[in-house]
Amino acid sequence: MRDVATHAKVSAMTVSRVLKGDPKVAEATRQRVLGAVDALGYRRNETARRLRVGGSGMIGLVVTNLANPFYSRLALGVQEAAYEHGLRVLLSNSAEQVDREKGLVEDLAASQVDGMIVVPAGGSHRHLAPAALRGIPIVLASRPPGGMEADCVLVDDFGGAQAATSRLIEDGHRRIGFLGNPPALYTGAERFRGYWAAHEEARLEPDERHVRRGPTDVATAERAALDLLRDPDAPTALFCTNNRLTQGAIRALRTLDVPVSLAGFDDFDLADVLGLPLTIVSYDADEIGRRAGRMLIDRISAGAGADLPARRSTVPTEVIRYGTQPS
Amino acid sequence: MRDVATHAKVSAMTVSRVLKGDPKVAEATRQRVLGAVDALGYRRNETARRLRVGGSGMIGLVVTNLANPFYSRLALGVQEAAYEHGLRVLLSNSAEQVDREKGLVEDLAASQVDGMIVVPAGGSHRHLAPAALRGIPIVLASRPPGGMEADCVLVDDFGGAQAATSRLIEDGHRRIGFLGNPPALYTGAERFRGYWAAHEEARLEPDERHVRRGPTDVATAERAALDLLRDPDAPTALFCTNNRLTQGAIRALRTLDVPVSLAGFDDFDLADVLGLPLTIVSYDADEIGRRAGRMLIDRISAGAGADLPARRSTVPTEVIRYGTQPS
DNA sequence: CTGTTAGCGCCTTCAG
DNA sequence: CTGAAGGCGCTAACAG
Repeated sequence: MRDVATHAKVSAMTVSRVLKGDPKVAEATRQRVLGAVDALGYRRNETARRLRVGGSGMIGLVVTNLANPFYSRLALGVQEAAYEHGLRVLLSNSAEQVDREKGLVEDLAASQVDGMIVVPAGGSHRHLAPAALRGIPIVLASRPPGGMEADCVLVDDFGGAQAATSRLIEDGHRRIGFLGNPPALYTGAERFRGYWAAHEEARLEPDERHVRRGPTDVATAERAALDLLRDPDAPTALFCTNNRLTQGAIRALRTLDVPVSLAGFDDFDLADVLGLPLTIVSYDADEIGRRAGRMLIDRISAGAGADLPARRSTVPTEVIRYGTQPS
Repeated sequence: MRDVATHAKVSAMTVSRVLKGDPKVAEATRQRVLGAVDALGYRRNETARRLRVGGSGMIGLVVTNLANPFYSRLALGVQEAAYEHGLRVLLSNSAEQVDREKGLVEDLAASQVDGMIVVPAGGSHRHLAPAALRGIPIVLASRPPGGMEADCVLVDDFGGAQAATSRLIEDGHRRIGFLGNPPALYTGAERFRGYWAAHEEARLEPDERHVRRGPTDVATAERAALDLLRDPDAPTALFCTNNRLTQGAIRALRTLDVPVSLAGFDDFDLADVLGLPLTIVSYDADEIGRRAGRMLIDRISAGAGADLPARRSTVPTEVIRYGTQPS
């Protein structure tokens, strides 16, 4: 910056003012400075600037698994919101490991991020509170805060699961199996509640033998589905709580070649060309990111002082049907 | 930091030393400082530290489309390499827009990133050279530098396309259509070359009427495929240059219900359960990111002075076959 | 082993 | 409208 100042025959202060767009600079001076900036290819050092003005112009984002299209879209939504406000995004991946998540959050705090968005890996979020305590705003995505107060953006897990299950019941299914994440996972629990509520609403009761709450990936889901479907009293339809489990179920159906209807959370490519009766709970993953981003930015601009109450936003779901639905 | 120093009854300098792990600090002092750090919940200000020591401990990553699983995996690979070396990743999405990419790169440069990895959106990369000129190391991913020298990591586009096409020829196909990106895209051009080379090798010549080099997304690919397949002299197989085009072709096949063999670049979920004869060129997208990350870190640690020659690394491909292959 | 001095590059404050 | 002084929080380099 000194170089630019010398080159333009002004003081460093004037250069600083021009760069910030201060109107109290004579047009001629401004042009001269801009010329020098251009000639020298100068770019202001953000690190130094941030040291002086505080903050960092960055927000942190921690997701559990960037390879899952769901989270990469979420990240894209966050990017979008951040970009609109001139913020940069520091992205990291916790790989579902709570201690790694903890380390990443500390790192972000040390990097002076202006705020962070976290998809929490575990059930307990006490290690996320310190971020808030040190005054760094935090927004949780996909899963609500456990044991702390914080803003969060969720999906209508309950409503979506209930709606999809109801559609299966309307189709005449009376034995609907459940393939879901362990109950410890918030989404798994909520979606199970929805599945159950749809039954109650129709004055039915799910058969516990047709409920599997262990599988977490394609392979385990496939095994669980095979197991369910080989039962002499097998379900005529299955509800799966996420895209990987649905894919496991699809593999099982291919193997057995039985006419079972499938419902599941999360839309996926080519769902329509499989030729299977498929009921999908779809929602806009980008939107979760956008909302979380905006919520965070709100809180950042509110300032550390303002103690707004923790807010919660829920992204709606939509039921889509692929293939023909036999009853 | 001063607070910690006071609390531990030492100077700020000693605190600094403890935090950096300097062994020339008495164990007793160290414990006292650590105690104070803990008591006050202190964390060193990275911004200030970086201003002093130079660099930023961050690398920038610009991809064209994070929603494409290919790029999110690439990002994951970069994360991995960065994490191993204690670097943070500043991620942004250019949405295939060259001017946006340019802005993002400037931003990254201003943020003092230690280096950056870019998946270039356009054909000309002159705007990326300045980054290098200002001494910021840069590595290109997926596409080679155009009009400048730079490190890059590529996929074996040519070899993969050639291998897949050869397999179709071995199966007895003599009329193989081509569905590809515009030739302006490096990958599109290379994959076309591979397709062509496989024909030459077998002393065949592709029929130009069966070559479509315009489509860029699922919808346009579907239309192009329909057009090709409705020809009285229609091809008996199609080679598609990426996952979106392959999906478009799959839709076309579903519509027409003709027994055409498909080959394409990029593996995708459920490819095996479609029940179609499918020849896929697969490769490890994470690996591209990892290599790019390591290459960048190499160059960063080599220092700005060392003028290593530009290096180039190519990730291998593998041909996978799904479904039965009629001839 | 520990403390002092000085300055990284910028911007806020206060004088011209 | 422009400049000079001072300091953001940290750490190299040099004392002690």
